[in-house]
This record gives sequence, structure tokens and C-alpha cells, in this order.
Amino acid sequence: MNARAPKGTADMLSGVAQAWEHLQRTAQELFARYGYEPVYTPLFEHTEVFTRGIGEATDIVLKEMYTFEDKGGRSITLRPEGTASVVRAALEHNLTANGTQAKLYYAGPMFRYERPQKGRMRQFWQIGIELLGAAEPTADAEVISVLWRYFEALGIPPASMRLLLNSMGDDACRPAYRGKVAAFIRDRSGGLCEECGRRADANPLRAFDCKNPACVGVMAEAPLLRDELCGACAAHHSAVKERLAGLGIPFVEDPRLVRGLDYYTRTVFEIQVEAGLGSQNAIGGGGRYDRLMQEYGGPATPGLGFALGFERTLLAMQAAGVAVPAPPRAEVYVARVEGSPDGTVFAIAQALRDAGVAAEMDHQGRSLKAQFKQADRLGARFVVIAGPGELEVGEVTLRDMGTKEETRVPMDGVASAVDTALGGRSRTLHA
RNA sequence: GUGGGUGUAGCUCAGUUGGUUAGAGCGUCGGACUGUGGCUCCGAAGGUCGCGGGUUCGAGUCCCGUCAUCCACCCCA
Repeated sequence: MNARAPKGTADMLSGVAQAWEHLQRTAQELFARYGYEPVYTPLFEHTEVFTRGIGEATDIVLKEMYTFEDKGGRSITLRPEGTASVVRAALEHNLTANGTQAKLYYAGPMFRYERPQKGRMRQFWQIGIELLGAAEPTADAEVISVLWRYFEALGIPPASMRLLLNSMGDDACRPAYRGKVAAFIRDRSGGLCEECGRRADANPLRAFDCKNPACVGVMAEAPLLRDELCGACAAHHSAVKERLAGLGIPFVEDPRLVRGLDYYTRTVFEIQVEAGLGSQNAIGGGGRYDRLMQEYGGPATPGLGFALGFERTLLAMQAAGVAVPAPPRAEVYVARVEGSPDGTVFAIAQALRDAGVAAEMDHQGRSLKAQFKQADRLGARFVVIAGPGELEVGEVTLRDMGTKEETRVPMDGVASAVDTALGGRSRTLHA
């Protein structure tokens, strides 16, 4: 058989897996302070959830979805992002009935069929929050600040982050602007790449995203939505900026920031980092999607959120030299000696664990010396030497690996002795 | 989907103009007067040289194919 993980997927072994849990713990703790509650939606949905939500003309829907027919003949798609599912769930369970506000967060794998490269996987992890039912600009500022604070909490230097901000307008002003850009593209199509020429019809705004130098040059002269926002959108946008400035969160207005999902209205934002991501640069982003719920047939419900990528966040942390805290694999190592009754050694280790101490012992019949090496490698602060001599008189030797001090303690008092030595921080699980 | 790079021990890599039993460092395991760690020293295990085919007296080393991987384009987290 082919003992290899599929293309674009990766096994997360101890080092990475621990970082993963650190990212999740940090998120849970921070998001809870803002009142967000966890939600777990299915990893797959009816395909329509994504085609309608994300937009038929987006790259995600056009060429990146893992879509298949299940045995019941339904078209199923592995989620390529989180917002569509959460909004679908909120609608299904009426979480925003009568204008109720819902604050949700999720974390888990997303799937997109793309060629993998640095910072891009076919299965990748995102954490995101969604704030539903909130139309005020303070909501935008809150969501953006959660994202910013999260990266700060992880230790990514604020100076290395760049927050980009833009407004996509709404139904009152975007259609007219969109028409203007389409006209502009048709007019100047000679100077644009083939792809952008085609964009005029389906998705003209995406031409702003093109990295082709010629296109960048031409699009630099294209009309900007910033200058065409309706009064309500302009007021909203400037209020968001005011709130952010009030928090001291630095942002850069980028009138050409266009995000790849069709559902955005008004505020869109992205946090970029310069080092570590290869040719990618965004570690998180999001925006407002006031029409999404209606798109699914629900009541008009404003909403917004962000998503951030685990892989990219980790790359950014590594580039910034941030270390991920890793707990010691053992605080105490219980060593057995030739002639020690296995059952007794085993019981001592168990007693320590029951008392809340991380304890490890040998299961391979290795020499005492090897056990000490192992204890050292695991980061154990103490080694309990359970030799026949000690056990005979109901005692055990407790060695402090730092000071090399050894004391004899009663066998049934090991847990409390260690607990005291560790500063009494363990909790007793079994009275 | 397109382009380029790379595929040699668990990991990072070296392998000269193709020539006999494929190497190093790290890691792992064992040992240094036999119940004790982190340093040092000694030793050991571990490799279908991605896979298939071809050229050759002979290929890890050249050619073709294939797969995988990395990076980039597209686009995004």
C-alpha cells in the first residue's frame, strides 16, 4: 500500500501538534473574553451551501472544492471555509431570531483542491469568529480587534503585522461601481492579461488582485470604490476607522483590497505579515456579509467575522522567533531496579498520576542508567528510585534531578512529598 | 491546471570525470569495574540509493518514463 498522507495533507507529530493545541487554547481563552461561544458544524455540507454563499464565480467554487456525490445521490462538498456553514447553522437553528445577536467561533480543518506550496495545503486549519445580528460599526471594530489581539497574544510582534482595511460598499453603491470597473476593464483590456480581460463580466473587482505588473499598472488608474461609496457606507467605514484608532490598533487603508469571496459587503480586512510565508502574506482576514443570511433564504441579518490560518500563523511565529510552550512530558520518573516488584513500581507511578503529577516509568525492561537518561530527556524534575532495598522497608529514594539531592521517603508518601517539592500545585483527584 | 528544483539511513546532508562490501553529523540503542542522568569517550543497529525501464563490462552517479515532494504562477488562510 501507499503509506503516505495524500498530497497537500500532513501528519502533525508532537512538535506541531503541541503548537496546534497552543493556538487553540489561546483562541478559546481570548474569544471567551469577548463573549464568543464555540460551535462545531459538519466538515461537509450540501454543495449548495458553498456555491450560493461563497459565489458561483469565485475561484473557490469554480475550481477548488472537494465535491462528490454520496450514496444517496446528494452533492456533498468538504467545507472550503467556515463562514458559510456557521451562517447556515445559525439560520437552521434560528439563532438570530427576532434580532437576537449570536457570537460564535469555530476551529477545524478546511479543504481546498489546490497545488500545495508554502503556507497552502489542501487540508488546512482555520479558527474563525462570526458575529451575527450586529450592524453597528463597533461590531466591525470588535471583530478586527479580536483578530489583532489574538496574534499579539501568540507573541507575533505588532510591528511585523500589517492590517489592511477597505470597504466593499453595499447594494446601494456597489452595483454602479462594479459597472464602472467593468467598463474600465473593457476599455483598457488591451493592457490587461487574458484572465483579467475575462473578469469584466463575471467578477470585475478581482482584477484588483492580479499580480501581473501590467495589470497592476492599469488597475492603478481604475476608479476606486472609496470615491463612490454611498453616504451610509462612507459613514460606517469612517466610524470603524475611528473605533480602531481609539483602540490604538494601526491599520492601513487599501482601496484595492478585494477579497475572494462574493458575500462581503462594506468592511473587509486582512492581516499580513512579511516574513516566513513564502509568496503568501495573509495570516488572517474577514469582513462583513450583511446579505449572506438572505442569500440562504433567511431574514435580513447583518453579520461579520474573520478566519485565520493555523499553518500560516505558525510560519509567522517561527519567522518571528516565537517559541511555543511545551509542557514537560514527565515531572517524575519512577525507576525500577533489578529485583523490584513490578507491581509496586507500577502502583507508585499510578498514585502519582492520581495525585495530578505527570509521572512516567519504564515499560521496556531497560537498565537503571537508561531509565535515568530517559528521565532526563523527558524533563523530569524528580526520579523515584524504587529499588528492592528501599521497598523492603516500605520506602523509596527520591532524587532531585536539579540538585542531585536524594532523600528516603515512605512509599505511600511519595505523592505528597513530590507535591510539596513541586510547590503544592498538583490537585488531588482521588481523596 | 502551468512552470522550475529535488528525491541517498528516523532527521539534515556528502557521495569526486559512472568502477569493487554506499558515508558523515544528529538521533536511537549498548558500554566505559556491574543501583543513577545531562558532558566526554568507545561500540552497535539502521539504507529496496523513490519506483520502472534503458545505455554500459559496470550506475546512487548518464538517458527516458513514472510517482512523490518542495517552490512559484493562478488564487487564497
